[in-house]
Amino acid sequence: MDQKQDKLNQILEAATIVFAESGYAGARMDMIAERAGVNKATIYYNIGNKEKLYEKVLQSIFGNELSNTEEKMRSISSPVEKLELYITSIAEAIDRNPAIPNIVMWEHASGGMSLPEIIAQEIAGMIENLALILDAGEKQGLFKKINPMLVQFMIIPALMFYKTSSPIRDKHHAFPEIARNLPLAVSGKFANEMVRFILEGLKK
Amino acid sequence: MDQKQDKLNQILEAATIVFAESGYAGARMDMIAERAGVNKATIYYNIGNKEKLYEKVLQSIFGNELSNTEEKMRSISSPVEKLELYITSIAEAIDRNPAIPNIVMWEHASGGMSLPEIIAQEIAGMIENLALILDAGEKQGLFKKINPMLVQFMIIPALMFYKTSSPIRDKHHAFPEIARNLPLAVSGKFANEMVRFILEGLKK
Amino acid sequence: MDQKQDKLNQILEAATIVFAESGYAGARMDMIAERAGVNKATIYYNIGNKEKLYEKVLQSIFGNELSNTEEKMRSISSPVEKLELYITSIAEAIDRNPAIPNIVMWEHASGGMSLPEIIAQEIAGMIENLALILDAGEKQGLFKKINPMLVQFMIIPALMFYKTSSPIRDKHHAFPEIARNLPLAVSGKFANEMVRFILEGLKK
Amino acid sequence: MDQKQDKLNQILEAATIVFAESGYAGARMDMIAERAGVNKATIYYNIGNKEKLYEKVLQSIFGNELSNTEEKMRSISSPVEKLELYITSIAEAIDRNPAIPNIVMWEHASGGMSLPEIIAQEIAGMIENLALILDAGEKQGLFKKINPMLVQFMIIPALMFYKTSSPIRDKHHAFPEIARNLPLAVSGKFANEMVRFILEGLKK
DNA sequence: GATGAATGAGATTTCATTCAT
DNA sequence: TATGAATGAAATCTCATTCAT
Repeated sequence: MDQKQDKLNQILEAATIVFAESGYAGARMDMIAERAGVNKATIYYNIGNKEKLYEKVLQSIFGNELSNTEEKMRSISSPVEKLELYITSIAEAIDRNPAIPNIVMWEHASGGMSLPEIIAQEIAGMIENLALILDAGEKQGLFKKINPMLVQFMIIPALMFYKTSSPIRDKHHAFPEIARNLPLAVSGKFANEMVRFILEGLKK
Repeated sequence: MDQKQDKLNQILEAATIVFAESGYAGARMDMIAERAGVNKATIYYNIGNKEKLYEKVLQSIFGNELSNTEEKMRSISSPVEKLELYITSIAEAIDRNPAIPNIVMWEHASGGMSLPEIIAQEIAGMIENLALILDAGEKQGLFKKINPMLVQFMIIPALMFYKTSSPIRDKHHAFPEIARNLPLAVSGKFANEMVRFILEGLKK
Repeated sequence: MDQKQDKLNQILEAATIVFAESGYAGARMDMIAERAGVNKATIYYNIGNKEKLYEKVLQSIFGNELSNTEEKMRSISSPVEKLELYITSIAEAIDRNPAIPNIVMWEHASGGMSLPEIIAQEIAGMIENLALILDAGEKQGLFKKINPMLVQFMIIPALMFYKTSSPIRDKHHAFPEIARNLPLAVSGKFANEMVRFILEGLKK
Repeated sequence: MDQKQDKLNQILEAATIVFAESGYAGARMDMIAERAGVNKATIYYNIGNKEKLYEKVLQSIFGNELSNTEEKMRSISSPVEKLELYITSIAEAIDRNPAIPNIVMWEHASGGMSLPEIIAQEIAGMIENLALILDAGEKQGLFKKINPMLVQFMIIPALMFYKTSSPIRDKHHAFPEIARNLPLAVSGKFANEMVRFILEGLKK
């Protein structure tokens, strides 16, 4: 039983990496099997087909990594601190699971047609969460009135591009010094600077 | 002569759309040929192979659409106005050529290994441009000191995600009202709000 | 296990025939698959690609058929008998595997650029073998001094052309009676006549 | 008019080289056109198609180079000298037009199905010619009785393999010294040695 | 349950030939 | 007459999936 779960996890981990690297269309079942150290037919036996495997990958990523952000925020009341936590905890999730930004990019690039409803709900929850924070801040006279979607679009895409642009920035010598060799982790300096900048912009 | 250029453009346009929709791995030469209204072999006759076609698409997009931003800015001296123009002209380029954000996402998702040096230089130029604007604003006592990469990451990814997330947001009913049915154009209300927010955050 | 070897052999046999009939450029993977009674993809699964398949054919032909000539000669000491065996055993190998002369011709016609080193060694071994026989005969006062390459060039090409010219000679009515309807086997009358003629020419 | 003939000759020469190098199936109309310095469509306009072009190449080679051997022999009466001339003039023809052995090999390898009747007659004529020489020699008590096909097979294939094996012998280091770096011309030392050896074998 | 082998459908690419000027 | 451009047919090769054990 445990062994079976192990094998399933191996497959899922391998699939996550390969899908993150190559996207759905570019991923090869061969690569996944090899990386997982199992026979290709084993994947079909255990999971079904490429599409189902991809869905499982999406679920494991979004279900496990991003969903617990909300919980952490319950204990905090200050909108400023909540916003800070919102940004840093997303940054940390991304650092913890570097497949997230890649998969999100693949999904966005492809129009997100394979995004399961359950994951859409996850993301929708994040938006609502942020909207509540901003609303509370406004009501407490801390923040000015702002379109939550603008803030959302300035936080999450920035964190993700920071990560996915890393190989591009490092590879090409054309990039200026400030763009090259940035820290790999987005949850450190970069996320903190972002927190400060956004709070500044929100300040009444 | 002109007719040949026409056919090349047809191919390039069709390829741009298909690559934007499906990415490199997912794009089918068949689709591109059909969309361009030419025989598949005509593509091979004119371009060579899939890889070269993709490169040409990248070049046409980045070379034509994004590169002329810089010129527009020459006549303006105020850093505030320059920053405003920076954001709005990128937003307009994206609206004009909706393939841009998709292709950028595909490239980022895949690690950008097929990004030609020429295009890297284009992007590098944009970063340097923004850095100069921010530096000038700082020296004139208008802006506070800020990491230009942070600002860069809060502008361009936001504009692009705004566009690419559109089908995802509209498709899933889970998304809250504020996320659904946003205007298609990013260069209107959204870009203006962004300009205001960023200037606010930069203000000394 | 055995069955896999069987299928490999089927593929190899079919490929040998098709390559012998049509050469590398003219051979069609379709034909080979059909002749072998397997799916085309099976060839790619087992072998890799056309080039590798061709190499394997070359190796099987030269490694299996021609290489054992040398062994047979060990037990014989007389240079005359050795030379006789040299000629007749090559003739027999050619009769046994009629693909040999065709493939040799294709290779010679194309400049032999795809001939693997291993096979070149095989052929080189045959030349050295003949040179030793002639040298021994000379030292024993039986043969006159002769350029071994001349003898080599008068034996092997003759045996091979005998076989490959058969369809040409039989097809065209222009050919004189002595050229038409020669026995199919080269290892019978023809090889014996050759043995006699060459020994005559070598006799001191 | 002359210019047209020039262009036709260019095409024919280029085609001869390419067919000699790559065979019928391996030859590419593109290569031929490029080598001839004309547009591909020009070949089709002037000649028709690949098959007709190949036929013209065969005709030019066999009609021009090999056919005049016979004439040269008329003035000579001695069978010994005639045989010598037979061998050396074929060797010279081969040296003069190095495409001959390659094309002959391609034809033999493929079963010679595209060999036009006219060329078969040419070859048949050579066989009859040799048979007459041997017969005369026998009747004059100079040669022993011999199968003319045996002699034919020991002359022409040897001369041709000498040429076509050259790149193979030189490329592979496995070949013994005596096989490497033989003179390029077959009409010198090698043809003379052959003449001597064959006359020796024929001597009564 | 697990896997090496096999494959059908379809992808990219090639090439002799034709078209339009 | 000549040619740059275009193409239909067919070639090689790939890949998600299934089969047989």
